[in-house]
Amino acid sequence: MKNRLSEGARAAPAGTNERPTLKTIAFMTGLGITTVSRALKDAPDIGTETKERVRLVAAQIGYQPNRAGVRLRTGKTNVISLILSLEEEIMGLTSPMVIGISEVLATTQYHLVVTPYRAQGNALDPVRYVLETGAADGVIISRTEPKDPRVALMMERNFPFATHGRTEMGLTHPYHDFDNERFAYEAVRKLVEQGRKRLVLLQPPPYLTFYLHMRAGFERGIRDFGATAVPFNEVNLDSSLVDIRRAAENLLRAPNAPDGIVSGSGSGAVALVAALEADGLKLGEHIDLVSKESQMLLQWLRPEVMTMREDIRLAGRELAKAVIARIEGRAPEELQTLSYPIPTGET
Amino acid sequence: MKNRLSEGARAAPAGTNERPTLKTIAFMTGLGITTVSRALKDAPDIGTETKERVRLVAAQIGYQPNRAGVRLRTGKTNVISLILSLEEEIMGLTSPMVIGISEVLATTQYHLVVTPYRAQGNALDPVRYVLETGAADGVIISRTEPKDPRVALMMERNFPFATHGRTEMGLTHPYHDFDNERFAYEAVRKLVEQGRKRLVLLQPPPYLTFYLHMRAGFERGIRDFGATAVPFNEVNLDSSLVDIRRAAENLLRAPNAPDGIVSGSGSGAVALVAALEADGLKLGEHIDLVSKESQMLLQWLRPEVMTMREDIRLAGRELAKAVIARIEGRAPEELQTLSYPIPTGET
DNA sequence: CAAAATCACTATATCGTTACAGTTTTCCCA
DNA sequence: TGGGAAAACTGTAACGATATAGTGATTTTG
Repeated sequence: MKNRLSEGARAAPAGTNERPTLKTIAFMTGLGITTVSRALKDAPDIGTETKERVRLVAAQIGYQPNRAGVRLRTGKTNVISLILSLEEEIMGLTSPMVIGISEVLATTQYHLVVTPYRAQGNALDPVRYVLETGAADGVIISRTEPKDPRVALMMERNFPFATHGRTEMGLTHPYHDFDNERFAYEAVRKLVEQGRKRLVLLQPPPYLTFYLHMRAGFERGIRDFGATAVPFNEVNLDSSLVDIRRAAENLLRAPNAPDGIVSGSGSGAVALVAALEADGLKLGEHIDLVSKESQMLLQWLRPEVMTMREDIRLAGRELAKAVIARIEGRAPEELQTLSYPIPTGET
Repeated sequence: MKNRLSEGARAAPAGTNERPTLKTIAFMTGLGITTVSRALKDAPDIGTETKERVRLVAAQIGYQPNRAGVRLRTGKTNVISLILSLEEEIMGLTSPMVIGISEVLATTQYHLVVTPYRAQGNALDPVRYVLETGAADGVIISRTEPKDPRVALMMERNFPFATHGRTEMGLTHPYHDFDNERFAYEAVRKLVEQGRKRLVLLQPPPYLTFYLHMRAGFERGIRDFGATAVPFNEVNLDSSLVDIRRAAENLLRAPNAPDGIVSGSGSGAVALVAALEADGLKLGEHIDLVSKESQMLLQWLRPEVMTMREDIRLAGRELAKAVIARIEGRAPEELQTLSYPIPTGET
């Protein structure tokens, strides 16, 4: 009944196997473009039967909305921007993070755009870029600082984002974080259980939030389990492995050298092992080491190193879910998650 | 002189600190939108002085073309799509690859979109997606097969792309590859120099092109240096480290066990080391191992392992340059590069 | 039974950009 | 001096989608 091809025949779309648009569907169903658009959006003012018909045809010809069209008209980009620091590459965190995010985005319309920045000082640039050009609907950042200007900026603009790592600005925003406090605390416990007393921490660079957490867990462990903290500030997790090794060799040769080490990363631990063995020390005998570990490397090549795992891929998944939820308007306080050290051996 | 604000005053753009568009510049200069557009494109029919003026204003207000507008009108997305397999994450190749690509794209207008696919069988899906939706101007793929359907498809459609790894289809396309033939050949040389005679290769999965190269180099080395190849087909570089270790333990306990191993990846080598030590063998004494190595892990924890480096970040840079050149119309035969094993110790 | 409300659908304008087809103005040359 | 061409600029339409403001039937309601 309703299928009158009424006033002024609609133009047939040009090429036969061009990419279908709303116009194509409109032509095929005899409806107006607007109707098709609204039908696909399940708008309340379109008849049930019509919606059915439109959906059928759309599925049949494999219609997919033109992203540029939508973006131009509505401003919605369907893009999540992952902003990363080149330092992360050194730690090898990028791969599993990207994979984790992708796993979640694959079930949505979102694409993942990766934007790295060079030096520490430029961390704000990519965020500004996204804000100014509207390049994405949401942003994921990592390596947060206690007072993070990127977080301040995006909060001020009310722009959806999620952070890998927490902040300390009294602002409530979505985050996912690994419990580095717990990690360091448990690490100290293990060392003391081995009879170690003079402990050092190979820690994050001091301007990052998780420095505070890891440091706090370490200090708390020192107090609770009755050990002594030996300072080790010449290098940190961002230093090159060569520098870490050199600094550790010096430390271990100094008077009052430590007999237990906590390493905040697996690759850092490798440098530490190289250093202590160069100094003729034996793991498990003269000294003990607890480390984060991502693969099975340490576990197999130096089983004496005690390890705990941090699941970065999970972090990627959580962060992706959080930004999307934020874009959809969920409250930030519901989008904060923590993950915990995984005892080596478990999945 | 030319600055007449002539017939029918042009509408002033709305909000004061909205994002500037061509319209904004047109209003500020008193020119038409078309003129501004063409001026910024350095078109020949615009006066030199006018171009200057437009460029100045554009720079002043920080004009950046709206990507959605350009994309809708011209079809140019200014996007490069990196398509990766989840297997790559296991090898940890993603990070440096992404960084390398980004380094190059940062100097251009291109954005990097990362699209992973799940299982081996779905490798074509993301390529089809890009082709069908026009989601990118160019594509980078890796893990090529000798007859690679993705390459065939993109060649047929004349779509710009570059591959990490070569193919063997008689089609000329841009690629970057590591010389795995040379790597394996040199590895065999080193082992024979240590007096090793019965050699195995921990090789790539057989359906990938670089299996052929690595295998060929290995066999050639065996012939040239007079050694024997011991088969080892139960596992390959895509196998889990646990499986590799188990298979290697069995191999080493069998009669006629090898006394030299070539490993196509650093993490594979870790599993091999774990296996041979579990069997009570000593590196450099009962057996020798040559491996690719990306970090300093093996070098420091098992200096007895001989290593060569593959620069994945460089690969990323080369691939990015190649796709872009291809998009700009350069001939594919000019866009094929190889990189060579880097002796450990050099940068 | 006329006025109001509801239902199902549609035309138009617009987002920012560029291809194309003009329009003026100036200048040159026969 | 007039015709033609070159130089410099501009209006319109279109890319594909959607927000807004309709239109014309049909149904409800007082």
